[in-house]
Amino acid sequence: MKKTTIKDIAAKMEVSPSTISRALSDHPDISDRLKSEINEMAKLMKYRPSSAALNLKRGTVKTIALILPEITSFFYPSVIHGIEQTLHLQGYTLLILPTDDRLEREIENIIIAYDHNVAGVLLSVSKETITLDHLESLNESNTPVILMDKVIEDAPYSSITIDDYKVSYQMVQHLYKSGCTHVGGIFGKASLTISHLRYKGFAKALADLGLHNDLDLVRFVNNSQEAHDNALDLLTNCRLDGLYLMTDEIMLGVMPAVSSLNIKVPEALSIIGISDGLLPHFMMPKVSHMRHDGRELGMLSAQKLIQYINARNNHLQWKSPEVVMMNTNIVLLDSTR
Amino acid sequence: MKKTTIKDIAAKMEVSPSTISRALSDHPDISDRLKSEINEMAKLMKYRPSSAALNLKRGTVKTIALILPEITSFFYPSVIHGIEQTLHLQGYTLLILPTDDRLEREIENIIIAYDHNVAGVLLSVSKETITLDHLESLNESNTPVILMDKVIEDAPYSSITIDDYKVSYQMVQHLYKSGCTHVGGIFGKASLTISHLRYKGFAKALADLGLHNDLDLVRFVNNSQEAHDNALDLLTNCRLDGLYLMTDEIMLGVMPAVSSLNIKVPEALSIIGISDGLLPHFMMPKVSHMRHDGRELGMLSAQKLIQYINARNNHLQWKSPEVVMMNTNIVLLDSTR
DNA sequence: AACCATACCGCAATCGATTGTTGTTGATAA
DNA sequence: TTATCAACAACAATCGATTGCGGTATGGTT
Repeated sequence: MKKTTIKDIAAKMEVSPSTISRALSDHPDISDRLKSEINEMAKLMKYRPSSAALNLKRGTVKTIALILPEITSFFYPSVIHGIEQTLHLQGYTLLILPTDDRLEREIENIIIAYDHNVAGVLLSVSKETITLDHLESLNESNTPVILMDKVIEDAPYSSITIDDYKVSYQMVQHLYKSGCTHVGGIFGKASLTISHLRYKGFAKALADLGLHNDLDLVRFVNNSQEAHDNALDLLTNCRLDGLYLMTDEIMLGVMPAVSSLNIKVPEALSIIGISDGLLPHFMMPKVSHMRHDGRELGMLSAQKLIQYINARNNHLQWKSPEVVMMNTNIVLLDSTR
Repeated sequence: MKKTTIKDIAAKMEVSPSTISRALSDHPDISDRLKSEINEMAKLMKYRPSSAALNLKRGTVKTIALILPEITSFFYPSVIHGIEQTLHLQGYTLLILPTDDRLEREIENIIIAYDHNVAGVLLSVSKETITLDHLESLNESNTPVILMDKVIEDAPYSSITIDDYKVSYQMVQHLYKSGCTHVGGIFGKASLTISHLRYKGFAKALADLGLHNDLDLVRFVNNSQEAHDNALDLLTNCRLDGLYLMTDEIMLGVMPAVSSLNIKVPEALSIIGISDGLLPHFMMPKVSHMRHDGRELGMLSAQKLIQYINARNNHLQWKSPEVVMMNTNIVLLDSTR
């Protein structure tokens, strides 16, 4: 059955389509009596405005695109959740475009977003992304873009992240304060800015604290399994009393390795990670961590993006990109003294 | 900067818009020379067809809606991944509409999907959903709908699930074969069809095997924490040598409980779960499970849906709903004998 | 020279809704 | 009684692309 259009209502009520349109949008030129009659008829005929027509007329779509490396991780689902909640309240809808961590697909997705005329774009870059030249088309169409979580530094876009450097620094500091002197770390893909920043904070803290930064104690891994294997190697072959874990994925692989080696935690080894908060509570032992709330990151990003969109619609100009670094709270559990 | 339209190209080349349109779509009425000139110019002017205009003309959108309870779970992210992969290959785009497990939001989302004129809908129902009457609008607009994972039985829609009943039956059988006689189970939200089905298979197996089905040994929980607490209670207060775990969330909560009680697995207790496959490998001990691949479920669902969409476009009729039950493979790890 | 294909291209309607402009009522004031 | 204004509603253009139909050359045929 075809959907009823404004014309159908107009035909049935023997007025012109424009009158229907005005009545439905409460235009003052239409009498109240007619308005209510038309509204009734619209309900009766189950009229719903065609979003396709509106999109064409409006020139933009009430959708924002989320371009991100992958949805199957511990972190992103909660980010998506936060974004979706915020957008839903504003009547926006969410288009998810995963890149599989490949630049090629990131470019494709930018094009898709451009073609769709989305109102804005949230971008978490792939591990292959070095520049943001491929965002040119979005600039030309004046589409707001916000970088989140995995960002390119010093790019002319606003960004929202945690302060990876500072957080990592603080984590090492905390290990030091609880007595660790031989601190190792397991990081994510080496190519990511986020890994790099976290490593820098980690290394700087070691240096500032006068601790030796032994490169053997630092590993860069691609998944839980590699984290597991590297942890086994690290813990059997190196002397170590403190361990830094960059993500939930890494934690998931490392903790069983620790426990299979019968290492006493936190007596012989203190462990601290960065996490969304769920996993650390169900590890044995529970893992102390810097709590980085994905949902909050998502909500903040979405809010910021909508601000930009509204500013654009009101022809306001934004002077310079904003860089937001979210706070994290330290959650102390059983894995540290 | 405004996007270039077909008219812009037409103006610059001093031919009519229709000629441009035909040339770009390789219509035989246009000479090859002109075609290539036009294509060149289109590239030069960075022409991209307006999806809004196409959507209006086409009467439908190359988007499918995924309506599901939540994205923050162990299972759904990989389902989404599978769906997205499949859709992307076909030039479709994915609209994600979470319901927070509430019927009200499910209804809202159905309306959104209807308003958007999506080509099809994948639906995993909320825990509050009993009937599918709210899909009426989609029926009227002849929009294909496929139920997946969390479904309503005997509804006039095709569905894709695992054979929850059979799988659970087999799991208990396996526990029995490895010597268990006192089998308990921890299930998800009691209101869900999926919990119900899995419990039925579980209970039927117990009955068929002549095992006692002690209601104290069966728990229905809402999250990992409740699973944890119930496992503690169960394992301290009841005699038990076999344990069934319905989901990853439950496994995440239960395993630390088991290990904190120093129960020997699998000597004193055999454990088997249903899982996507990642988590069981990083539990201590590793957990035997029926492997239920979310990605595969997603891919299958998306493929099936696209079949329906294509059939609809060719005005073919589908006789009756298909019910697909996916296979699961048993993966034997350390938690069973 | 008259005729017909064929190749090539433009006109205008269409998809559904919005909106500036114009036109028609009726009522009120001068 | 006539001018004036308000209230109301229709016409037509617009957003960007598609497509049936019709029209004009060009070439070839007899």
